[in-house]
Amino acid sequence: MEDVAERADVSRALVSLVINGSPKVSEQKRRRVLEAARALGYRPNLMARSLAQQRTRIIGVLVNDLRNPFFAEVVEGVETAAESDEFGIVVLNGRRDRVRELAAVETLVQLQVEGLALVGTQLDRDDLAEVADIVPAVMVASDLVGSLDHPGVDAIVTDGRRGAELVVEHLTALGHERILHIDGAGNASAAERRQGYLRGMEAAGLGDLADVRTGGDDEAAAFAVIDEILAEPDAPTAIFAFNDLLAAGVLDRLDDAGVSVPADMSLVGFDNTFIAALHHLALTTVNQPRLTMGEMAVAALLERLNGRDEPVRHTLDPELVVRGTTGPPPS
Amino acid sequence: MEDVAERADVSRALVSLVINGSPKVSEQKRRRVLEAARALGYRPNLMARSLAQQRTRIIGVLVNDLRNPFFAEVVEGVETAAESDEFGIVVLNGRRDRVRELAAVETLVQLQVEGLALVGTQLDRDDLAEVADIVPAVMVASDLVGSLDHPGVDAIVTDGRRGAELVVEHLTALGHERILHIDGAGNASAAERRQGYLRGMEAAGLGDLADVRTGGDDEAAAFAVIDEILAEPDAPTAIFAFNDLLAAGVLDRLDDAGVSVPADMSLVGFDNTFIAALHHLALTTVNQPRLTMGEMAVAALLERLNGRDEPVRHTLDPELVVRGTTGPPPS
DNA sequence: GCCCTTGATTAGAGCGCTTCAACACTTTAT
DNA sequence: ATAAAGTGTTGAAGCGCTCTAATCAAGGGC
Repeated sequence: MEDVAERADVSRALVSLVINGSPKVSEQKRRRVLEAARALGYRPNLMARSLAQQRTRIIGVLVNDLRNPFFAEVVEGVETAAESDEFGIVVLNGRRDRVRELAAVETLVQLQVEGLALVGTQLDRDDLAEVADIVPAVMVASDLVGSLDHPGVDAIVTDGRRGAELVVEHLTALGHERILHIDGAGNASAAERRQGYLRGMEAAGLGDLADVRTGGDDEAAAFAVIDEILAEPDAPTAIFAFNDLLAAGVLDRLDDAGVSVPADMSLVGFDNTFIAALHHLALTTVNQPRLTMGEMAVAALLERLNGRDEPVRHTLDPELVVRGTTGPPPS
Repeated sequence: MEDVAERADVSRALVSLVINGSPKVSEQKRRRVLEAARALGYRPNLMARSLAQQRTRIIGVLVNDLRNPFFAEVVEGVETAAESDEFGIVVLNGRRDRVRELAAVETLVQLQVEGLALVGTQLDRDDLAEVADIVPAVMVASDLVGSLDHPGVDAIVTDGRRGAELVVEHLTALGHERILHIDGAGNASAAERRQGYLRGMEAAGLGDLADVRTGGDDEAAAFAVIDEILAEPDAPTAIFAFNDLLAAGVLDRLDDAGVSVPADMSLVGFDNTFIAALHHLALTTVNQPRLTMGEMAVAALLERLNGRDEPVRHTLDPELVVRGTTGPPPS
């Protein structure tokens, strides 16, 4: 910067003003500075700038699992919104490991991010409380019931309970009664969907038949469960899987076992990721407005930065997407 | 930091030493400092540290498209390797837009990243030359023939030519002759795979039947092409798609048209992403060692930082993964 | 001709950290 | 005893930038 100033024969301060597009610089000098900068290949040092400015204009994004297309799309939403507000984002991948998530948060905090978007986080209440004391945070797409105990945490979620209810309603309308739920194990959204499932079953007068098995959030998690189920008498006629990935695993295993979908067994996922839309899966599932969620997360963060200090929770509406994996139960 | 120093009754310099784990600090003071730091909730400011140290220990990662699981896994490889070398990574998403990629590179450079991993980049030769003048860069999973014109760019690629040849060999061995290739349009790996396909066809004495159509790198890109093909006389008996995503689109469209795979038409993808492995697709494809590629990228970057200055190119071996979408041609 | 305003420019302090040279104090060798 | 060699600690400069307050030049109004 010094060099640029010298070459343009102005002060360092003026260079700074030009770089930052200040209106109070004469056209003449602006040109001179710009030219000198180009000639010298000058690039401002973001670190130094942030230090001096005492702000980074960076939003930290912690993602549960980048390989899950659902999260990847939420991140795109975050990115889009951040971009239009002139914020940058730094994405860190928790890879489904709470400890790694904790480390990532620490990194982001040290990076002085101005806000933290926790996408599908596995952090528990205490972790969150600690985080929220340091920097405004918003949980996206994961629901820790009572997360709002802490006034520093916002939440953007799709109503998983309602989503699960929609699924049960759809299946019962088709005539299913033995509907089984393979849940998301420790995943942060699991509890809610499980709850919705149970409520839906109750509402349909099927409370006795409710059956929840522990699953997970990827394909592999499905295998053992399916083997188990198929070996039992009174196998279900429909399965509601925690998410699309898990559902894909279920589908694979059913296939292996010669169970045809939906003739012998109906199957529903959750998230409406692109794999659900592949015709060959044609998975009935529940849509979450991913991009919107990402965008709302940024909006919530920015409101925080502008002074709001009561926590906020936005609950978006899920939407049932009926495709080819659901049909009437076998007679 | 000042506060910590005061509370521990030492100098700021000593606090710095403790934080950085210097061995030349007495156990007693170390303890005092650590305690004071904890009590005050002190967290070092990464920006300030980087500024002072004149290095960031950050590797910038620019990804062509985060939604493509293939790239996401390469990024995981990068992350793993970076982590074990005590580097952090910052991931930016190009979203398949060259201009956005350029902007992202600029951001990363200003962030003072010490190296740049360009995963599936769309940047052209000139762009790369410019980038490489500023910071060591390595291209991963995209192949700009002649990228090594510039001594600042390394490359980690899977041999796409060979991969494509493997595909053709597999298909001809099954008895196919009219094998069509839907390419990756402007995608950086497209040219190589196309070339391999053509060579494979030649080698099989099928040069005359070679037929390349312009596709793209996602599902949607396949639709128009398939419609076109099916309307023609002498439709091919096998299709080799640029990548798995595209192949999934092909599969969808063939399905719509009532063409059964592999009975009426064989189909091969590329990348071996997890969607290819889904039993319901069971896509025959070509594996690329994604994690390894990511790791090698970091290794290449670190070598640069340690002084190597001739460019390096690592070409990994592709591997044909035969699943259920290929079989003998209809008789 | 003087004072005031307005607009453009700059000097310099400061952001939070690292690091080098210097310093005090021990310990060991002579 | 004295010099030499370590240990542990600190003061202060400096990293590349921003930003406030001060300075300077040029009109405008009276």
